[in-house]
Amino acid sequence: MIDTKISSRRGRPRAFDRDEALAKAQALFHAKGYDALSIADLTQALGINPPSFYAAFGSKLELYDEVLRRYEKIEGLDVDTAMAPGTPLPLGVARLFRYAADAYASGDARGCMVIEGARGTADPAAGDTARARMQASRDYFHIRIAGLDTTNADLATDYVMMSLAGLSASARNGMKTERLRVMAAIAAEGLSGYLKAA
Amino acid sequence: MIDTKISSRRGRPRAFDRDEALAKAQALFHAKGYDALSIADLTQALGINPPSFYAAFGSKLELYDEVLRRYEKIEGLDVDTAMAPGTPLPLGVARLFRYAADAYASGDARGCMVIEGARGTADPAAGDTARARMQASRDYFHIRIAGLDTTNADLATDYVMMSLAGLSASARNGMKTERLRVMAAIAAEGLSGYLKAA
DNA sequence: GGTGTTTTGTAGTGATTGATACAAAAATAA
DNA sequence: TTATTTTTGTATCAATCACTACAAAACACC
Repeated sequence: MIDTKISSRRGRPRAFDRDEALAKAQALFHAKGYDALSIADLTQALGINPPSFYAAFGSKLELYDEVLRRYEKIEGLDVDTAMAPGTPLPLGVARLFRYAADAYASGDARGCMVIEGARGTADPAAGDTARARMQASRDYFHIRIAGLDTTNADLATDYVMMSLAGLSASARNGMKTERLRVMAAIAAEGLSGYLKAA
Repeated sequence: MIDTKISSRRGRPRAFDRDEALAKAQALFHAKGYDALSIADLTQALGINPPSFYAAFGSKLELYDEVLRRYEKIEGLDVDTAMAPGTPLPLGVARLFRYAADAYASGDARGCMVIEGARGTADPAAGDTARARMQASRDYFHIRIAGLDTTNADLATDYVMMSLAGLSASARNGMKTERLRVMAAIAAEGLSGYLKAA
């Protein structure tokens, strides 16, 4: 019948670990961005030749999409915890911003890979891919936010997306973790105060 | 003596208007970004050939720097008005964010050209140029902010830069003007509430 | 008119981009 | 062994990038 084995049995075996390569590619895309990372850079970093690269990943754009999804899964913000059922919306937002501050300021590649990738790129298709992932994240945020406060969900989601973009930009510009946490707290205070006043 | 006439008299006259070309280039760089805008795009849009382009502007990077400075001068936020002496800092910040919301959501090219250009580019030199302009803007913001509240100037400047990046990103993602104004108000409320609590 | 200066259009530079043609190599299956 | 399948390395491909060599053209000055 249909054989959907993940690793093909016949033929010459792959000389490198695909998951390892994916992890390395993720780090490189995050650090340098889609345009600034060439296939030559990638193949050299992975220690493979172009034909092996294309056989394993299809194209630069396909690899980018796969890497973005991997990033979401591994490094995505824990919205479920931040906005667990019963949490007041301002607290949930404050928690999420705090998570973002810590995540965006950590590691070698700073900022959010999806948000930064969704901005103007030389290759329009790459920007479209990143924006699609960002929209998917936004949709999930909206669901969780609506679970805490239905009436203000649209507004709060817009504000969350904007604030995460700001936090990501500041992180990328080298802001230290402690300071970024303060920024997160101030931004969260904004929505809290605004909703109280309304 | 030394002749520093702006327009050279001798020789074949330039067949195009340099200032007009500069304005067109600014619009194009703002809309497409440094990497996505090729010399071929530029020369075609300006109706000139590459030698005329390089004779007039030196290089793509020099034109970019000139365009960024022109953008600052023409479309820069009016910090002097927003933060006129005697203005309470929260009000000054609220005014500035309101200006930013209106400016970033207007015209064909949305968002702040300097902030968007300061992010990862394929050509590192272009990013450096934009970041230098952003730092210059930041320095000026800091002076004006310190004129209103010395003790909180550093913190407020960091928050202003982060919020402007967020507003720019949301504008670029298509947020409508009215909604962006609300975002600006919420972000300003954050700093106001934070400073009151301290 | 003649000379000097600058811009013009034509055509093309070398470098880099993402992506491949091809055949040898290395595995399984019969 | 022999056949089949897949990956490998070598050596490119055409397209695009920012940029320029060169000579004719178009001006000011004498």
